[in-house]
Amino acid sequence: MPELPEVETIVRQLQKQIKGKKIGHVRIRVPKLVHGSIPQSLITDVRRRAKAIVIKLGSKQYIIIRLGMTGHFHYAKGKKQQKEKGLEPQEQKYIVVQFFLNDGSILSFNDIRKFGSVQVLSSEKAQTLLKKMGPEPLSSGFTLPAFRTLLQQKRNAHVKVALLDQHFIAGIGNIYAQEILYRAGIDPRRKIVSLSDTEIRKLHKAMKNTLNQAIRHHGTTVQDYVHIEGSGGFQRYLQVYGREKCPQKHPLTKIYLGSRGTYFCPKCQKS
DNA sequence: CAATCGTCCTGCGGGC
DNA sequence: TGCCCGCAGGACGATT
Repeated sequence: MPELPEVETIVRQLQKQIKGKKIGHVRIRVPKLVHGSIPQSLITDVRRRAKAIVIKLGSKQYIIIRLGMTGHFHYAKGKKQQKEKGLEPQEQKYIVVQFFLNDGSILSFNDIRKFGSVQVLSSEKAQTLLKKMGPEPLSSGFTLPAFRTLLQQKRNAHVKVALLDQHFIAGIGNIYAQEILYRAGIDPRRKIVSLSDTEIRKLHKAMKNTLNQAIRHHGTTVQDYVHIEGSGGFQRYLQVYGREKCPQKHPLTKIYLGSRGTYFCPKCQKS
Protein backbone atom coordinates (compact mmCIF):
# COMPACT_ATOMS: atom_id res chain seq x y z
CA MET A 1 0.00 0.00 0.00
CA PRO A 2 2.92 2.33 0.23
CA GLU A 3 2.71 4.15 -3.08
CA LEU A 4 4.74 6.95 -4.62
CA PRO A 5 4.09 9.58 -1.91
CA GLU A 6 4.73 7.18 0.96
CA VAL A 7 7.90 5.81 -0.61
CA GLU A 8 9.08 9.34 -1.39
CA THR A 9 8.56 10.24 2.28
CA ILE A 10 10.49 7.17 3.42
CA VAL A 11 13.35 7.84 1.01
CA ARG A 12 13.72 11.39 2.31
CA GLN A 13 14.00 10.03 5.84
CA LEU A 14 16.48 7.35 4.80
CA GLN A 15 18.66 9.94 3.12
CA LYS A 16 19.12 11.64 6.47
CA GLN A 17 19.45 8.39 8.40
CA ILE A 18 21.70 6.12 6.35
CA LYS A 19 23.27 7.98 3.43
CA GLY A 20 27.06 8.19 3.79
CA LYS A 21 27.18 5.36 6.32
CA LYS A 22 28.71 1.95 5.87
CA ILE A 23 26.88 -1.33 6.14
CA GLY A 24 28.66 -3.55 8.63
CA HIS A 25 27.02 -6.86 9.15
CA VAL A 26 23.56 -7.86 8.09
CA ARG A 27 21.10 -10.16 9.83
CA ILE A 28 18.64 -11.91 7.58
CA ARG A 29 15.50 -13.30 9.17
CA VAL A 30 13.35 -14.06 6.13
CA PRO A 31 15.77 -15.44 3.55
CA LYS A 32 13.23 -15.96 0.84
CA LEU A 33 12.55 -12.23 0.60
CA VAL A 34 16.24 -11.37 0.25
CA HIS A 35 17.83 -12.04 -3.12
CA GLY A 36 21.56 -11.80 -3.60
CA SER A 37 24.16 -11.13 -0.94
CA ILE A 38 24.36 -7.74 0.70
CA PRO A 39 27.95 -6.46 0.69
CA GLN A 40 29.67 -4.56 3.47
CA SER A 41 29.78 -1.30 1.62
CA LEU A 42 29.24 2.44 1.79
CA ILE A 43 25.74 3.74 1.11
CA THR A 44 26.34 6.48 -1.43
CA ASP A 45 22.77 7.36 -2.32
CA VAL A 46 19.12 6.57 -1.58
CA ARG A 47 16.54 7.26 -4.25
CA ARG A 48 13.02 6.34 -5.27
CA ARG A 49 11.93 4.83 -8.57
CA ALA A 50 8.22 4.08 -8.84
CA LYS A 51 7.41 2.41 -5.50
CA ALA A 52 10.91 1.01 -5.10
CA ILE A 53 13.65 2.24 -2.80
CA VAL A 54 16.96 2.25 -4.62
CA ILE A 55 20.06 2.21 -2.45
CA LYS A 56 23.31 2.83 -4.29
CA LEU A 57 26.43 1.30 -2.82
CA GLY A 58 30.11 2.18 -3.05
CA SER A 59 30.60 -1.29 -4.50
CA LYS A 60 28.58 -0.03 -7.50
CA GLN A 61 25.86 -2.50 -6.65
CA TYR A 62 22.30 -1.53 -5.86
CA ILE A 63 19.93 -2.70 -3.17
CA ILE A 64 16.37 -2.45 -4.42
CA ILE A 65 13.71 -2.69 -1.75
CA ARG A 66 10.03 -3.09 -2.47
CA LEU A 67 7.65 -2.59 0.41
CA GLY A 68 4.77 -4.63 -0.96
CA MET A 69 1.71 -4.11 1.20
CA THR A 70 3.11 -3.89 4.69
CA GLY A 71 6.84 -3.33 4.38
CA HIS A 72 8.25 -0.64 6.63
CA PHE A 73 11.47 0.53 8.23
CA HIS A 74 12.52 1.06 11.77
CA TYR A 75 15.65 3.05 12.46
CA ALA A 76 17.29 3.13 15.86
CA LYS A 77 20.34 4.93 17.09
CA GLY A 78 22.12 5.51 20.39
CA LYS A 79 20.38 4.76 23.67
CA LYS A 80 17.22 3.62 21.99
CA GLN A 81 18.87 0.90 19.98
CA GLN A 82 20.88 -0.33 22.97
CA LYS A 83 17.80 -0.56 25.11
CA GLU A 84 15.45 -2.21 22.67
CA LYS A 85 17.95 -3.81 20.33
CA GLY A 86 16.39 -1.45 17.86
CA LEU A 87 12.87 -2.78 18.00
CA GLU A 88 9.78 -3.25 20.12
CA PRO A 89 9.27 -6.92 21.00
CA GLN A 90 6.12 -7.32 18.91
CA GLU A 91 7.82 -5.75 15.90
CA GLN A 92 10.66 -8.23 16.13
CA LYS A 93 8.69 -11.04 14.62
CA TYR A 94 8.21 -9.08 11.40
CA ILE A 95 11.90 -8.44 10.78
CA VAL A 96 13.01 -9.36 7.29
CA VAL A 97 16.52 -7.97 7.44
CA GLN A 98 18.55 -5.72 9.73
CA PHE A 99 21.42 -3.54 8.59
CA PHE A 100 24.00 -2.74 11.27
CA LEU A 101 25.68 0.50 10.27
CA ASN A 102 29.16 1.68 11.12
CA ASP A 103 27.93 4.45 13.44
CA GLY A 104 26.20 1.91 15.66
CA SER A 105 22.72 2.55 14.31
CA ILE A 106 20.43 -0.21 13.09
CA LEU A 107 18.06 -0.11 10.16
CA SER A 108 15.40 -2.83 10.23
CA PHE A 109 13.25 -3.68 7.29
CA ASN A 110 10.08 -5.32 8.59
CA ASP A 111 7.15 -6.80 6.73
CA ILE A 112 4.03 -8.41 8.17
CA ARG A 113 2.59 -9.99 5.04
CA LYS A 114 5.91 -10.70 3.36
CA PHE A 115 4.96 -9.19 0.04
CA GLY A 116 8.06 -7.05 0.10
CA SER A 117 11.49 -7.89 -1.26
CA VAL A 118 15.13 -6.92 -1.04
CA GLN A 119 17.37 -7.56 -4.00
CA VAL A 120 21.03 -6.86 -4.61
CA LEU A 121 21.86 -6.20 -8.24
CA SER A 122 24.84 -5.16 -10.32
CA SER A 123 24.70 -1.68 -11.76
CA GLU A 124 23.78 -3.06 -15.19
CA LYS A 125 20.97 -5.26 -13.93
CA ALA A 126 19.61 -2.50 -11.73
CA GLN A 127 19.50 -0.07 -14.65
CA THR A 128 17.77 -2.64 -16.82
CA LEU A 129 15.14 -3.25 -14.17
CA LEU A 130 14.54 0.43 -13.46
CA LYS A 131 14.29 1.30 -17.13
CA LYS A 132 11.46 -1.18 -17.57
CA MET A 133 9.24 0.90 -15.33
CA GLY A 134 7.03 3.57 -16.84
CA PRO A 135 7.70 7.30 -16.59
CA GLU A 136 7.69 9.11 -13.25
CA PRO A 137 4.48 11.17 -13.12
CA LEU A 138 6.14 13.96 -11.16
CA SER A 139 9.19 14.29 -13.36
CA SER A 140 9.59 17.48 -15.36
CA GLY A 141 9.61 15.43 -18.55
CA PHE A 142 6.14 14.12 -17.86
CA THR A 143 4.38 16.89 -19.71
CA LEU A 144 0.86 16.86 -21.14
CA PRO A 145 2.12 16.01 -24.65
CA ALA A 146 4.26 13.21 -23.20
CA PHE A 147 1.21 11.86 -21.37
CA ARG A 148 -0.87 11.98 -24.56
CA THR A 149 1.78 10.00 -26.37
CA LEU A 150 1.97 7.47 -23.55
CA LEU A 151 -1.80 6.94 -23.60
CA GLN A 152 -1.58 5.76 -27.20
CA GLN A 153 0.12 2.60 -25.92
CA LYS A 154 -2.91 1.42 -23.99
CA ARG A 155 -5.82 2.71 -25.94
CA ASN A 156 -8.07 -0.21 -25.13
CA ALA A 157 -7.32 -0.56 -21.41
CA HIS A 158 -9.54 0.58 -18.57
CA VAL A 159 -8.08 3.83 -17.35
CA LYS A 160 -7.79 2.69 -13.74
CA VAL A 161 -6.08 -0.58 -14.63
CA ALA A 162 -3.59 1.35 -16.76
CA LEU A 163 -2.77 3.73 -13.91
CA LEU A 164 -1.89 0.74 -11.74
CA ASP A 165 0.45 -0.79 -14.31
CA GLN A 166 3.99 0.05 -13.21
CA HIS A 167 5.38 -0.64 -16.67
CA PHE A 168 2.99 1.97 -18.04
CA ILE A 169 3.32 4.68 -15.40
CA ALA A 170 5.36 4.52 -12.21
CA GLY A 171 4.35 4.73 -8.58
CA ILE A 172 0.55 4.85 -8.59
CA GLY A 173 -1.23 2.20 -6.53
CA ASN A 174 -4.80 1.39 -5.67
CA ILE A 175 -5.46 4.32 -3.35
CA TYR A 176 -4.06 7.11 -5.51
CA ALA A 177 -5.52 5.70 -8.74
CA GLN A 178 -8.98 6.08 -7.22
CA GLU A 179 -8.27 9.51 -5.78
CA ILE A 180 -6.81 10.77 -9.05
CA LEU A 181 -9.79 9.56 -11.08
CA TYR A 182 -12.26 11.17 -8.71
CA ARG A 183 -10.40 14.46 -8.92
CA ALA A 184 -10.31 14.20 -12.70
CA GLY A 185 -14.04 13.40 -12.83
CA ILE A 186 -13.50 10.19 -14.78
CA ASP A 187 -15.26 6.86 -14.21
CA PRO A 188 -12.57 4.22 -13.54
CA ARG A 189 -14.19 1.84 -16.04
CA ARG A 190 -13.62 4.20 -18.96
CA LYS A 191 -11.36 2.97 -21.70
CA ILE A 192 -8.44 5.22 -22.47
CA VAL A 193 -9.49 5.63 -26.08
CA SER A 194 -12.77 7.18 -24.94
CA LEU A 195 -11.14 10.04 -23.03
CA SER A 196 -11.64 13.50 -24.48
CA ASP A 197 -8.78 15.94 -24.72
CA THR A 198 -10.21 17.89 -21.79
CA GLU A 199 -10.35 14.73 -19.70
CA ILE A 200 -6.76 13.83 -20.54
CA ARG A 201 -5.75 17.31 -19.45
CA LYS A 202 -7.70 16.93 -16.19
CA LEU A 203 -6.22 13.51 -15.57
CA HIS A 204 -2.68 14.75 -16.11
CA LYS A 205 -3.27 17.65 -13.72
CA ALA A 206 -4.99 15.45 -11.14
CA MET A 207 -2.06 13.03 -11.11
CA LYS A 208 0.50 15.73 -10.45
CA ASN A 209 -1.67 17.60 -7.95
CA THR A 210 -2.81 14.56 -5.97
CA LEU A 211 0.65 13.03 -5.69
CA ASN A 212 2.29 16.35 -4.81
CA GLN A 213 -0.33 17.12 -2.20
CA ALA A 214 0.11 13.67 -0.68
CA ILE A 215 3.87 14.12 -0.51
CA ARG A 216 3.37 17.45 1.27
CA HIS A 217 1.35 15.55 3.87
CA HIS A 218 3.93 12.74 4.05
CA GLY A 219 1.62 10.21 2.43
CA THR A 220 -1.38 8.29 3.67
CA THR A 221 -1.55 6.29 6.87
CA VAL A 222 -4.22 3.65 6.42
CA GLN A 223 -6.28 2.81 9.46
CA ASP A 224 -6.04 -0.96 9.11
CA TYR A 225 -2.31 -0.99 9.68
CA VAL A 226 -2.11 0.74 13.02
CA HIS A 227 0.94 -1.25 14.01
CA ILE A 228 2.85 0.31 11.16
CA GLU A 229 4.16 3.63 12.28
CA GLY A 230 3.59 6.35 9.78
CA SER A 231 3.37 10.06 10.17
CA GLY A 232 1.40 10.63 6.99
CA GLY A 233 -1.71 12.77 7.14
CA PHE A 234 -3.13 12.51 3.63
CA GLN A 235 -5.92 10.18 4.80
CA ARG A 236 -7.77 13.35 5.84
CA TYR A 237 -7.89 14.35 2.20
CA LEU A 238 -9.03 11.05 0.70
CA GLN A 239 -12.19 11.72 -1.24
CA VAL A 240 -13.31 8.24 -2.28
CA TYR A 241 -10.97 5.49 -1.04
CA GLY A 242 -12.64 3.61 1.81
CA ARG A 243 -15.38 6.23 2.06
CA GLU A 244 -19.15 5.99 1.79
CA LYS A 245 -19.81 9.42 0.32
CA CYS A 246 -17.89 11.75 -1.93
CA PRO A 247 -17.20 15.37 -0.91
CA GLN A 248 -20.47 16.33 -2.69
CA LYS A 249 -22.31 13.94 -0.34
CA HIS A 250 -23.20 11.51 -3.11
CA PRO A 251 -23.13 7.83 -2.16
CA LEU A 252 -20.16 6.00 -3.64
CA THR A 253 -20.18 2.75 -5.59
CA LYS A 254 -17.68 -0.01 -4.99
CA ILE A 255 -16.74 -2.33 -7.81
CA TYR A 256 -13.84 -4.61 -8.67
CA LEU A 257 -11.54 -3.70 -11.52
CA GLY A 258 -8.55 -5.89 -12.25
CA SER A 259 -9.61 -7.75 -9.09
CA ARG A 260 -8.91 -4.65 -7.00
CA GLY A 261 -11.51 -2.85 -4.95
CA THR A 262 -12.46 0.42 -6.59
CA TYR A 263 -14.54 3.23 -5.13
CA PHE A 264 -16.01 5.92 -7.32
CA CYS A 265 -18.86 8.43 -7.50
CA PRO A 266 -21.27 7.74 -10.34
CA LYS A 267 -22.46 11.35 -10.21
CA CYS A 268 -19.13 13.18 -10.14
CA GLN A 269 -17.21 10.82 -12.39
CA LYS A 270 -18.32 10.81 -16.01
CA SER A 271 -18.93 7.39 -17.49
C1' DC B 1 1.00 -9.89 -27.62
C1' DA B 2 -1.96 -8.16 -24.18
C1' DA B 3 -5.26 -8.98 -20.71
C1' DT B 4 -6.61 -11.74 -16.92
C1' DC B 5 -6.04 -14.99 -13.21
C1' DG B 6 -3.78 -17.35 -9.40
C1' DT B 7 -0.34 -16.93 -5.95
C1' DC B 8 2.20 -15.37 -2.08
C1' DC B 9 1.01 -13.72 3.26
C1' DT B 10 -1.15 -12.39 7.81
C1' DG B 11 -4.19 -9.45 10.62
C1' DC B 12 -8.60 -8.00 11.17
C1' DG B 13 -13.58 -7.80 11.27
C1' DG B 14 -18.12 -9.65 10.25
C1' DG B 15 -21.17 -13.26 11.03
C1' DC B 16 -22.99 -17.00 13.48
C1' DT C 1 -17.29 -15.68 23.63
C1' DG C 2 -14.78 -17.58 20.20
C1' DC C 3 -13.98 -19.42 15.86
C1' DC C 4 -13.92 -19.41 10.88
C1' DC C 5 -13.92 -17.36 6.68
C1' DG C 6 -13.28 -13.73 3.51
C1' DC C 7 -11.03 -9.60 2.43
C1' DA C 8 -7.10 -6.37 1.82
C1' DG C 9 -3.58 -6.03 -2.47
C1' DG C 10 1.74 -5.25 -5.21
C1' DA C 11 3.96 -7.74 -8.45
C1' DC C 12 5.07 -11.62 -10.93
C1' DG C 13 4.44 -15.87 -13.52
C1' DA C 14 1.26 -18.77 -16.05
C1' DT C 15 -2.43 -19.02 -19.02
C1' DT C 16 -5.69 -17.89 -22.60
